[in-house]
Amino acid sequence: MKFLIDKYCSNEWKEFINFHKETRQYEKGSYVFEAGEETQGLFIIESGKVKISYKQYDNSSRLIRLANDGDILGHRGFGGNWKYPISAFTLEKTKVSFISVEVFDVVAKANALFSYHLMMFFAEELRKSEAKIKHYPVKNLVARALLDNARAFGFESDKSAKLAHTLTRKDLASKAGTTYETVVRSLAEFNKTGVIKIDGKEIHILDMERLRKLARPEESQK
Amino acid sequence: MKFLIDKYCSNEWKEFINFHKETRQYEKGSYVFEAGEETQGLFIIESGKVKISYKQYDNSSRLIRLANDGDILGHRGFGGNWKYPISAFTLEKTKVSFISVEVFDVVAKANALFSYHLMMFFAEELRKSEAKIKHYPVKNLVARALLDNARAFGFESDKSAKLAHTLTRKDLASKAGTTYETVVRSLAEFNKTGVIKIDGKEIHILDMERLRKLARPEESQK
DNA sequence: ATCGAAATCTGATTTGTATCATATGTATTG
DNA sequence: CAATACATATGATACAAATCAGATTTCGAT
Repeated sequence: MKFLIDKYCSNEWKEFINFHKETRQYEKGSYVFEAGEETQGLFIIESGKVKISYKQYDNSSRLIRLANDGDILGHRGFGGNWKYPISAFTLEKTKVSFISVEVFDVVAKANALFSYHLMMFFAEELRKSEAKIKHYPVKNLVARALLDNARAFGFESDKSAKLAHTLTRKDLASKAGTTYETVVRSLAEFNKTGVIKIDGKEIHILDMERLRKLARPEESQK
Repeated sequence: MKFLIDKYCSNEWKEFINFHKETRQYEKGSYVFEAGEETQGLFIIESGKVKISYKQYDNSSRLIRLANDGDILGHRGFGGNWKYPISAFTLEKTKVSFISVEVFDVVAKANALFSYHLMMFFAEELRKSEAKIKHYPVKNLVARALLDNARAFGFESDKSAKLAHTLTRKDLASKAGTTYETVVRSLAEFNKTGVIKIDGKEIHILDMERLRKLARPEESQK
């Protein structure tokens, strides 16, 4: 989403944004914002790792997204009653640029092309979100959670198969919408079949191809 | 979404839209568009009833929305690869106004405020969509499907408790994300407890209050 | 009216996953 | 470096819902 500003706003407006944005720091394990809070604005991650989760009716929480450098937080608080529907929680020390709703509003209303592409961005997010409705077998969902973990945070080094930041089993469960026991069992199986290697709490992804297949049940039809 | 055009486009642009829109008719039981087709544009329902469903990996389909007079179809095809991710199928003879992507595009890019509010509209849809992630007990989901049925299509008359158009058990199942056997069983229970009355294939909603409670598990916590 | 197909209903069985129980390993803190 | 809190692991059990199987009703077509 940041690229939309770069691409579709004039230089004057970019300066306007730069002038009004402010930098904030968060320690590991703190909230950037919490579900229910009034929407203050957008956060662009300069550096760090954040998990975004949804508080459910029974107070359990569901992890819906992982974000790191360059990603945007808070846009889901736009519209409606202008409250964040989700919480953003830092997994590491994190630095963000903050753009207030007011600033954003002025920019969006003044830049038709920007608004237009922003609209397309949300339309696309909506499509993606809708694609998640189906209840897949949990094993597939766990595989997908692992993949998302890898995609969002990458590996320790280019050559390494070890995740740069391994989510806890609990977080993986929250992402997959299941219990941590089930995650542990699924991981144990992936481990046994050589798809991953469990190394204490850390996880190495040995066979990305097979993991991808596990995450896409269309292809794993018997 | 139609109201956004009315509200945020100038009169000249409204005329532009009216000039370029075209009217189409569909018989009961036909597709307005099918998942995978290239996005042609938007459809505004003038009269009729439509179900919108998502084709799943296993070729089963999941009903995500019901639409009738005044509702908009096809906006989910915007962005990304410009294909409709979903299918729209008429439950009755239906008349629509069609606005092509090209026309829409010109209008959106020329009307900053329109784009802006459209963006907000999508942002809101995204929020709503995300709220659906949780796996509720199916009985709750069936109740919700019934409610949606009532909300979308209303009752036969103001005084009547009989739904103007009762979805088939299969469609209710598709909406609730379960099997039709389970829907039948849930309905049988609602029938026995006096929440609804089953009248052949038709359904009467006798106790709206209790049905609402059944649909909101937050409140039915034991 | 009669036929046949499709939709609805009900019961029996299976299955995947949550839940419960408990153990081991691994960080954190005084 | 204990002490203890927390994450991970694994087995046993319970349960909700899918699947399978078959009966009955509804409704359009002839």
